[in-house]
Amino acid sequence: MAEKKVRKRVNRLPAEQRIADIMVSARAVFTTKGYESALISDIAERAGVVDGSIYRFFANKRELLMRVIEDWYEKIILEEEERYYAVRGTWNRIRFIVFHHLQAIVREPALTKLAFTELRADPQYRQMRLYKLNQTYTRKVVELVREAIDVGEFRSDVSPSLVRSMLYGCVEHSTWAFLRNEGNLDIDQTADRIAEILYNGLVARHSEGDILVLADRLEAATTRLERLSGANDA
Amino acid sequence: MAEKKVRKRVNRLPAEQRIADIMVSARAVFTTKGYESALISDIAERAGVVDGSIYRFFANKRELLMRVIEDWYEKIILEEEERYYAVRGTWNRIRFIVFHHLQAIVREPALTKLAFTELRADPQYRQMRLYKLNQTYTRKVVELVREAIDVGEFRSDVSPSLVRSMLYGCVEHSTWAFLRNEGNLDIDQTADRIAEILYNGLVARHSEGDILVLADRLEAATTRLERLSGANDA
Amino acid sequence: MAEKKVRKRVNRLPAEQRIADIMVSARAVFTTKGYESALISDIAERAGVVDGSIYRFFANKRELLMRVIEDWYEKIILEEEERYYAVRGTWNRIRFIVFHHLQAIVREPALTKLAFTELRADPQYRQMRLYKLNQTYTRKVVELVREAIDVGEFRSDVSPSLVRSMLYGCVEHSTWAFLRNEGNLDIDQTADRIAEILYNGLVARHSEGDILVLADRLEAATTRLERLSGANDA
Amino acid sequence: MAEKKVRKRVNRLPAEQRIADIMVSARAVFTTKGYESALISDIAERAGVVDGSIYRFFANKRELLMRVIEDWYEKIILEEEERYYAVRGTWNRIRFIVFHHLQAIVREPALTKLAFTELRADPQYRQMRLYKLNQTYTRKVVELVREAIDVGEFRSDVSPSLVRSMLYGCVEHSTWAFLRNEGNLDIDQTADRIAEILYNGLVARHSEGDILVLADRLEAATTRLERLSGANDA
DNA sequence: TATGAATGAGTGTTCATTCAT
DNA sequence: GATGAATGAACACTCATTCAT
Repeated sequence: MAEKKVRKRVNRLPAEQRIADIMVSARAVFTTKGYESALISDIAERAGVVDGSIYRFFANKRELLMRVIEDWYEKIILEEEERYYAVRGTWNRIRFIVFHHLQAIVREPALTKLAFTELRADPQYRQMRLYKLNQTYTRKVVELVREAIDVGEFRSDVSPSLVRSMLYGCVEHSTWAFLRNEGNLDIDQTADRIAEILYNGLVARHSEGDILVLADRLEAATTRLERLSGANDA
Repeated sequence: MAEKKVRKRVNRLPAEQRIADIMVSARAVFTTKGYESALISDIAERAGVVDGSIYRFFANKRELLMRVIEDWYEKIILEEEERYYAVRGTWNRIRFIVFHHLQAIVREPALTKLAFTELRADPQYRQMRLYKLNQTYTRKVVELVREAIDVGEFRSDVSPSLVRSMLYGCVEHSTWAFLRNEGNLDIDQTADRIAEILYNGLVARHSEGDILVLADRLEAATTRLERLSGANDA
Repeated sequence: MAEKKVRKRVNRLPAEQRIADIMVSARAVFTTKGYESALISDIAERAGVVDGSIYRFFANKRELLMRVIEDWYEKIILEEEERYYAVRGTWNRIRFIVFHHLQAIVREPALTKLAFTELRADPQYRQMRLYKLNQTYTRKVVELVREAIDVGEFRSDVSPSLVRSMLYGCVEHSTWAFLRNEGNLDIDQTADRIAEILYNGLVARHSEGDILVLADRLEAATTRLERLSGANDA
Repeated sequence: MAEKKVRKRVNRLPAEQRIADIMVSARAVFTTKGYESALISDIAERAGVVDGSIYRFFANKRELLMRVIEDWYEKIILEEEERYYAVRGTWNRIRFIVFHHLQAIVREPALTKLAFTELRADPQYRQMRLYKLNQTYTRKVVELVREAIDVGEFRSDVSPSLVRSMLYGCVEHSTWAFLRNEGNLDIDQTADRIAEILYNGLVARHSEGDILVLADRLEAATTRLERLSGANDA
């Protein structure tokens, strides 16, 4: 008679495991549905918890999104870092950074989109850990450019932070169509072309004026020498 | 007996005027509140109409946003176009485009943000008039690069569309902090630096081939001189 | 330059024609969409008038529905009437009425449904012309039963108005599945069966009274015979 | 500073109690206002819950109506069933069914009207539990007729399902005026009359021909007997 | 600590009807 | 008489978040 609904077996897991479960399922739901359409109840169900439990670990839905994206971002950074410093040569490193960024985007377009449209535009962005992570992530470019300038490989008049904007701005701009599901992206070729144009635009050479004057003078001298030597031959 | 609410005095205006009024007030509300928080009822009130009237001209809130942004974009394009073709010289034109884009963003940061986060990321973006307008808007860079390549001013190995991504990507990336209200943006200086780095990265120098020919000639001449001097020594 | 929108050619038609046009298109829209979903603007467009014009002839949407249904009903009645009185014999007439009612329903299921769900249930029904029309329409059954009683064809103890309820109630009840689009309705067979059961249920047999009289007489005669035989016995 | 509205004291009840409360108040509001005019917010308020809570248990307003009517219907059926099988005799059972149906209608005219106009006409009716309930409810008539035919009480040429349509159709048709609040309904008398006409219409009798011949022969015999006895008397 | 029932704010959209032109 | 622009009321439904148990 007293057929009480069986109380769901309470699974007491370590908090870290709970958090991990929730974040895994949140990532799945956010990437599938987008931020607005993602339901806390869906996330909870997938994670095997009830709605309310999510709020023990995350202040609200937005923080959950933030944490998911920060988590993802952090892994990307760590993964890149450990390989980046093994790469030698300025061109190679630029190419590596561009390629890696493209790859990260192509692998997780939905998360990328969320990061761009939901978080980066947020007035609170500067206070997010994501901001710090991004600084770390993009600092390599600034360092790289500084070093290349120092050793005379790059022109000394380029702004390292502008190069950073150019690199990431170009990469991101190149992926918008892909992010909207408008076809594929050949990340190898794109990385090549972006690295190429960036590197060539930054590499130091004797200034055009100098080299032309030099060439003219050399040619004139040579001609005279030739004439001289010709006269002598005659 | 029953105090009927007095029907608002009907104000009959030409459709164009109504549409213009609504768009003006929609622009104001959208830029102040953002898309989600903007209320149709606010927009209507400001425009001096009732809510329902908006739906005579706009299918829904989203279309209203689209139209507002397209309208703004179109004006920017027209305004730019008429001045752009008066500018002479590749560097100047690049600088003009960069400057104008920066200026547009700085003048309407809120609309820019809406365009970036609400429309550009929309899967329907490709079907919007905004997409067409943007193509028109950015095509100039492609043309400019092509022409500069044709006359030998730019290297022939650069991809015009990549330059376009680089220009707009760099500009937009440079403005994110500003768009989040994190300080001002010196558009003059920024435009200078972006134009500089872009131009210098693209401009042709005497090709390596030329340099090699020159080197060959110098070497030959030197040899001859050496022979001459050898003759003198003799 | 001053390209004014061409004002729609005003078609001044006699009011009757207008009303007829509107009712034709209203009937089409109501039967297609149902009452709630039918739009005045659709009706107006089909009729080649503007929304407001409808209100010159009909007080509101509901009245328009009423008029459409009344119009339809009236035609049915007239059509039936002119054929009904040519039919001879009680059974034939009952069968005719049943058949005709079924036929009317099958021909216009959507209108029937509207009449049943929108109008017949309306507290104002009694004030509608439809009510009067329905009285006229169904009166025949009452008359028919009365006459059949008078001539001794039907039992004298049946209530003509109950027979009316029985006839129409049975017909309508038999058509609900069809009205919900759940298959076809064989109106010929259905009419036969309904007429059969009704007629047989009403037709007079020697009344119980007659039988009793007869029984009395038999009993009396028997008694007398008994007496006779008793006389014989005596 | 900002005076936050105090959150309503949470009252945790078992789901069944909540559902019952909501259905009670929904029934009250639906019967008072009709379906369209009934407000979810009214129903919620009466039930002592907030609007949203209703949607924990009912998918939408329509489902709530369905459940209210089904619930009512189910009770009617159960109540009838337990008494019906105690009734003996075909005539009595018909009379009971008619009476009970009339009584149910008279007791809840508003719910009846909703069932007729909102649900029975719904294209989804066949998928509703109400449909099943109705089948159960009306099946008795079919069984009853079959049995009466089997034992020779009813004519063998009547269609049991047609009788069902006739019974319910007649009852419902007889109540329309009452359902529109046009006066009272004497359910006792009405039940008598409907049962009478139905029963008499169905009951088997010696065919007309047979009975007449029989009567003639009886009468002739009687006359002869009388003549005979009269001769004796004389 | 986990549960999950209950909260309740919040708004875009439709369309019959009106009435100035 | 016809037009059709403008009115404006009206409301079901969602779901993040809370908190009593």
